Amino acid sequence: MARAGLTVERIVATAAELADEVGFDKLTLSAVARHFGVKDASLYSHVSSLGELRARLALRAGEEMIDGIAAAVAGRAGKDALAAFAGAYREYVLAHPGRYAATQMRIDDSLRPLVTESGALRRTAEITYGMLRAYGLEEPDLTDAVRLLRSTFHGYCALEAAGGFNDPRDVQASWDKAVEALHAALTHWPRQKEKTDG
Amino acid sequence: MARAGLTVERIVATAAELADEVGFDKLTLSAVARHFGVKDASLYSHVSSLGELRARLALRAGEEMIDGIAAAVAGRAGKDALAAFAGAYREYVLAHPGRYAATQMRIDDSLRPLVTESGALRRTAEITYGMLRAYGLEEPDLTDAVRLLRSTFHGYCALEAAGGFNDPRDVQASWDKAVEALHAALTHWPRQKEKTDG
DNA sequence: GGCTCTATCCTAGGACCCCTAGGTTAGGAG
DNA sequence: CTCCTAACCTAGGGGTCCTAGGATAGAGCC
Repeated sequence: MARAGLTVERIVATAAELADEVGFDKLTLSAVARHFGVKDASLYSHVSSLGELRARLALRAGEEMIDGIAAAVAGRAGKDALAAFAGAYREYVLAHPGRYAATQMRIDDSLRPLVTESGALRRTAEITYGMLRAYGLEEPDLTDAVRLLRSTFHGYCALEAAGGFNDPRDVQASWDKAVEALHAALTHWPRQKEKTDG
Repeated sequence: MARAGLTVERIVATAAELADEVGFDKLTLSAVARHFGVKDASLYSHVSSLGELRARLALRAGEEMIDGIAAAVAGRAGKDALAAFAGAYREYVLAHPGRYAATQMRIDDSLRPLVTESGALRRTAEITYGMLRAYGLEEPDLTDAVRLLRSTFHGYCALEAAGGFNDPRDVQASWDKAVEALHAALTHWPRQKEKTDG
């Protein structure tokens, strides 16, 4: 019988599509195997476990996502860059909810080589810190600001994807407002002021 | 043989403990049954499915959480209230990660009666909107602000719980700074300004 | 073309999970 | 003491992840 032509890349690719369709948490090796018309066990020649497949998917998605963000941010600075970053971020989440969910998974230490090989984490950090340069923050405020942005972006998209926003108020408009509010927070960043007591 | 004395309440309670130990997504009916020294099938007299158990856990956790937040916010206003809200929120997440994860699940429409019966959602909305009163926002900015706060709180705690913050910078300090930054965003809330173009 | 050899894909099966159908029995109501 | 309703059981089907070991397609070499 003809071979299915399995490859790590092809397996990850269809896993990505499946994750976007049914949700990352419901991504199953059996479903991937079915998609190729192959038995579950056959996948284990290419991927050592479901965990590894998920990790590979996570890294791949991370690369895709930061590519999009990098393209959007390129040549912009300040509020422009922030808005572009935010727009590209949410766009990716809405287009690829399953892959985005993958990017949030904790990757086992045994797969550390894979994550350093993929430069997604480093690139994401570079671009994020670079985008904040215009606001003139210094450490540790810079790290605090990065954490604030990541948190808000991730939280908003996660809640939206989970159907957490019931109010009829337009979700896109709220997002735009949130980005503006973050810009305001960054420009009025709370510096240490002299305490009035003691 | 002696009866185990199963009850919906007792089942949900041990499910909550298990979820905090092993993670909400790894919460299993079999594990709950084992904990009671009972067969899986025996639980189905009290709970119709794993999904229902998870939903009940979610609602219970939501009530616990908003109770803590309400107590912390009581009698405070403005920045004080915001800080108290944020503190109680993160405290609950750190103390009960599994239960908190439960509160983020999408509950099936068939269980709608359960969620309206539990007033957790309504109370949460009331307390959140009430806390923002001091900032003098009006709709739709009020809803936008609520969404911003929820997003940031949830995102930060989710990332922290997932081990997403690798930088040595103290996580508590970043959180405090984020809350201050949100306060700044709320006080400098972006109002609609007249456009300069057109 | 025929041969060899390896990666590819298979069958078989164990462990765990969710859930259903239907039987037994503990323990309260009368 | 009997009855009856739950509470809990056994038996079993279907799904998933994963391992061990066997068969073979198809590339490379003579």
